[in-house]
This record gives sequence, C-alpha cells and structure tokens, in this order.
Amino acid sequence: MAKLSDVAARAGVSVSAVSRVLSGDPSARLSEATRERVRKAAGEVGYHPNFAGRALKLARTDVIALIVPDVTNSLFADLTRGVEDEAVARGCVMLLARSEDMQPGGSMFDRLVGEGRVDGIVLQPRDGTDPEELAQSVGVRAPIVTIHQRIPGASSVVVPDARAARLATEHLIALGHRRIGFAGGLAGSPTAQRRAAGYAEALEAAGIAHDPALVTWRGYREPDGRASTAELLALPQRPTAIVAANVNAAVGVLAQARAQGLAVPQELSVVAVHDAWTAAHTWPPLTCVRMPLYELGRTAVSALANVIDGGPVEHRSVEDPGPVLVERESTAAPRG
Amino acid sequence: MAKLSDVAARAGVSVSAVSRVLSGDPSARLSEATRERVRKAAGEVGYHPNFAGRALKLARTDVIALIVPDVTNSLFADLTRGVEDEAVARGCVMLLARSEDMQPGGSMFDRLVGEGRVDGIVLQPRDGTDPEELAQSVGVRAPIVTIHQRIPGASSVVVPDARAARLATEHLIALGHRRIGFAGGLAGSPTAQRRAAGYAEALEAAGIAHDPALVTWRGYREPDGRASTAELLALPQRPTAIVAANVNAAVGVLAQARAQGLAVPQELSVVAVHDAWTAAHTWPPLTCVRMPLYELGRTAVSALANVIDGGPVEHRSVEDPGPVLVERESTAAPRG
DNA sequence: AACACCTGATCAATCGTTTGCGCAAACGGC
DNA sequence: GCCGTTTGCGCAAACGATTGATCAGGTGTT
Repeated sequence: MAKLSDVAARAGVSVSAVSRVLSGDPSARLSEATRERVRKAAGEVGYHPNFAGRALKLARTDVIALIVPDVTNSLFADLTRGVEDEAVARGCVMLLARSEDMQPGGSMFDRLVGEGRVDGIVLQPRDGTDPEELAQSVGVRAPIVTIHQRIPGASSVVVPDARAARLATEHLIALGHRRIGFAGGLAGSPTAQRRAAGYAEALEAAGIAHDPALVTWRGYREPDGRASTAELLALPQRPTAIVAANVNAAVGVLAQARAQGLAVPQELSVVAVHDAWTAAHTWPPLTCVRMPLYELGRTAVSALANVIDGGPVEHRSVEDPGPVLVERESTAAPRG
Repeated sequence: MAKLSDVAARAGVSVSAVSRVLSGDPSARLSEATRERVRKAAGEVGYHPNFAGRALKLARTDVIALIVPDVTNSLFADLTRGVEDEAVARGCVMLLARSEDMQPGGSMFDRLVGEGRVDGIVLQPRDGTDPEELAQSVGVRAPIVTIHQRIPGASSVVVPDARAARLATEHLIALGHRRIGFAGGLAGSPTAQRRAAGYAEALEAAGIAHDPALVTWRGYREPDGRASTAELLALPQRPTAIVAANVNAAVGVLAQARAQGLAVPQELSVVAVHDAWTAAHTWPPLTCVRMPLYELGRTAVSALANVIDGGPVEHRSVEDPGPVLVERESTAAPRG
C-alpha cells in the first residue's frame, strides 16, 4: 500500500509537503504547481492515508460506535441509517455493535473504548437497565450519548414518546372508543412511562376516566404484548381497543386476539407506537404512529460530535418531524 | 489513558520489559518477580494497549468487517452472531456495515480496506450483483470471503441450499401434494438456482413431472413473493402448495393468498426456506426449513482467518448441522 | 586467571502521519 | 546595495507499541 513517502518520492518533494497538500492545510505555503504535482502523484500510486498512522498521531479514529440491544430488530433500520448518514457527513465511519456483548465494563466495551478504537459511542441501553449502574460502569471513559433514556453525566436524545402515544390514543377516541387499554413497556423504562403519560393525557383531554386496570407494564417484546392482551381481555369490562406501546408488542396483541377468537378491527382495534417493515405485513396490517427515528440517529451523532469536541452535556428531543399516524387496517369504530 | 511507559515507570522497569510481559512473549527472559510487579502495575493504572500504536507497528487491526445487504433483515441475526462469536474467539472485533454504501470501489470500501481499518471482510453480495464485476472492483485489495455466492479469486462459504429446498418440497409431497409451485429468487442468483434444483430433485424422486410454469424467478423480497403467487395462482391448473425460496418472500405469498381469498393451509400450503423471528408471527405461522446460518458465520470467519494468514483460496459448505424442517401451521394435506 | 555462557533487563529503530520550526531564495522599499 | 519580509519547502520530533540487538553481571569450565 502506497504511503506518503511513495507519493513524495514520485512528486519529488518532501513527505511533509505531501501531507500538507493532501490534507488541504490552509496555513501551508506551497505553490500551486507543487500541489498539482503532488495530487497527480497521489492519484497515480493510489494513495490512501494509513488509518493507524493517522490515528496514532491525531489520537482520533473518526469512528463512532452505535450500540443497540439487538441489531436485527427492524425498528433500528431508520435509526441506523440516520446514524450512518450523519457520521458519513462528518467524515466518520460507523461501527455497529450488539449490546449483548457490549455491557459497559465488559470486555468488548473495553476493547472499543479502552483501546481507543472509537472516538465516541451512541448507546441505546437495553430496556430495564439501571441508569445509575450504567453510568457507573461507563464512567467518563468515553464521549457517549444515550438515546431514549438518560444516564447521569451523559448527553441524551429522545423522541416525543408522549405525543406519539397521545396521537395513537386520540385516533381511537376519534373513532368512538371509550374503553381503551394500554399495553405498555416495563414499568422501569422511561420510554414506557412517557408513552403511558401521553395515553393518559389523551383520555383526560377527552374527559374519559383513567382506569389503572386498563394499563399493563409487560415490555416491548411479542410475548409481552400477548400477555398484556390476555390480561386486558380478562377484565370484567373488556376494552374495545388497545394502544400498544411498541410495534413488536403489537404483533403479540394481534396474536392473542386471534387466539381468543376476536376479530381485529371489528371486535378489537389495535394501534401501535413505532412503525416498521413488519407492521405492514401482519394480519391485519397495523395502524401505527411513525416516529422520527432517522432524525433521532442524525441528532444523536450531532450531539456526540459536540461532546467529542469538548462541548457540554445536553439533552435534546427530536421534534421535527413529529410523530405521524399511519392508518392501516387494524383500527375501526367500535361495534354497536 | 495509561500507556506502556506509565506502567514501566510504576513498576520500575523499561518499556520493553512491560511490553514483553504483557504480551506473554515466551522468548523473553524476565524473572517471575519482575513479571509479577509489571502485571500488578498494569492493573493499578488500568492499562489497555493503544489500538493505533499496536496496529501501526503490527500492520494488523484485529478487526474484520461483516458486510451484508441489509443489516436489519432478521435473517441476519444468526449469521451475525456466528460471525461475532468466531471473531471474538479469535481475538478480533467485528465491524458491521451495510452494503448499500459498501459497493466495492465505493468510498466506504476504500475507507475500510484502503486505509487499513480492517484485516479482512466477510461479504454477502447483494442479490443480483455480477460476480465478475464484483471481483474486479474488490481486486486483491483485501482478504475477503463471500457467503452464499462465489466471486473469482476469493474464498467462499455456502449452506446446502439444494438440500433445504428438497426438504421443503418433500414435506409437501409427503402431505399428498402433487402440484407444487416454487416462488424462487432472481434467475441470476446462485442461491436461487441451487434451491430451484433441490425443488426439482424432490419432484423427480417422487416421480412428479416438472412443469416450468410452476417455477417463478422474482426475488427474495416480500413484493416478489406476492408477484410470484399471483402468477402461480393465475395458472389454469393452480398449485395446491408453494415452496417459497426465502422467508421474506413467503410473507408475500401469504399476503397474496389472503388477498385472493385463499385460506392457508386449507386451500394453499406454504413452506419457506430459512427461518426467522418473523416466521413464527405471521398468520398462519410459517412452516420453514431452518438453515445453519450461525455456523455459516463461524465458518466464514474461520475461512477468512486462513486467507489472512496467507492460506489458499478455498470453498466450503456448511453441512453440519444440515437444514431442518420446522413445522408450524402453514402446511396441511391438500383438500379432497 | 582467562574464557565462554547464561540470565535479566535495556537501547534504539521502526511502523506512517502530522506539524512547529528553521532555512534558503526571491522580492520590495529606500 | 542593504535590510526586512514574504514565499516555498524540508527537518525532525512526536504519537504508542513491538522487537532484534546489546550489555552488565554472575556462574561454570578449564
């Protein structure tokens, strides 16, 4: 692989001259003729700056890591694109890692951060992790921004969870539903709490009494949605509609409804927070509230860049675009 | 961040002594007392070898890249785990990249390979890419192993596609089906051809005539499955069952069947090659042939390690475990 | 007493880039 | 024709880890 000295030899100049030309150093005083010769020589030998040499000198890798609980969750498609687009726009490459082996304090975390392989981290903590404990083990060892959740001492970015859940709930109310269940996330999860709050707001605004029995706290996975639904449908006065706090859980809601012989949307309406590839291919296709996850990714990287550059800890919320309702076929007016 | 010289100062020895102790150099002559002091000092200052320094000296990063067409496809969950497990077992970290911006010759490819950020690449070419062209642009610029598909000059690893399709087809034949459609991948795709061959083998073994009209070549995505199904169901003598060459396409098969008012499995049986999270949550849940994708990942990394160490180009097929049929609810005996 | 030899550890060069500083030559003002 | 400034470029010192060569003492042999 061609190096600076190869280019220098070919162009008949010194290594430092080449370095300055190629990095576009504005303070460099070099004649246009020389610059041209250098660029030509670099092209001819196919020069690419050596990553290790540069990283060693600059103490910067231009790599940022995106760590999510499960890389293959279709919900992360948009997020991933957003992170990558913004990273590329800033001249960085994105390293995607699974958070299973990425528990802070774990050996993988050490390899990334401790060995200086990445400049910073965008971290989506696994649902149900304790923020204090997380902050402890992450320490100040690397610039980090969390998404969906705050941990002490680190920047964070969130999406308008409350607004989204409120939108979903209002959609059901507009259809005429009065008894609406909420299949929520884990009680400890901040996103779950914000979404539950949005649900409550919508009910209150419509003058509907808030019945705690209609709210479950199971989690975001498919079996959680199933369990929540079983619980809600066992109520003496069963709901005519369910807001699922997550699209994966919503798949479980549909499954449980089918298992109990309830037709969706005729006998039970279902609306989910989040949209994903899968949502359009369930039966019936799920009405969803699309969240600005692409922008979440871009914003997170932008916040991370600030921290890397020594900026202060900050907390952002992605407000534009806001959540938007995507109507499919899982919601309808209640019967009778 | 602590460096070698910090450890050396604390232990009262030279930098080289520390390096040798910590890297476990067997040819090093150092007293056990010194070794102990060095290890203690390293632990106290929290030493982690600097990635860039090491990479520069050794011309090795211990990073391998996994490049797939779409990171969020649930089919890649097992593959990803396999690649990562084997990488970690060999002391490497995995860098996961999307192949959209990873077209060989593209800027991202240059950054990974040209700048020496990775030691090698496990590449799953996007379906329908031309092997010749791909080989051209990849060149010999990096150790590379492809999966599912061969390109000239590079090692490759595949799974038993023919056996899998044969297994799926035999399952339908055992249920009593005689007129079986095949919703295949793109005609140019090697995996699609192998699967179609397995389908044909099963028919022949059962003494069923092979009707080319029953075989489509649309692709592996959901809309492709839908289109294939529409085509097959429009046949004068429609099939009673369909083998989908891919689980995503199978979702499309289900959707189209539903759109045409056909009950699955009563009026149409569906079986898919590949298993994934989604397959258990469609309606009805899909009968699938599970492929050894985890082992595919491990094998690919192992083959890549060989190439990196200067070994010859080789082509492997993952035979153990073989494909296995997972019966769910989308297949049944034909009516009447 | 002279010699080789082994042990335990250090010296110094090297990987490829970046960058502060120095040094000529050219230039302009008087 | 002298001096100060600008222009154009090269020298050399980092960055942190690895490793062949080297060296100072101690031990054993003749």
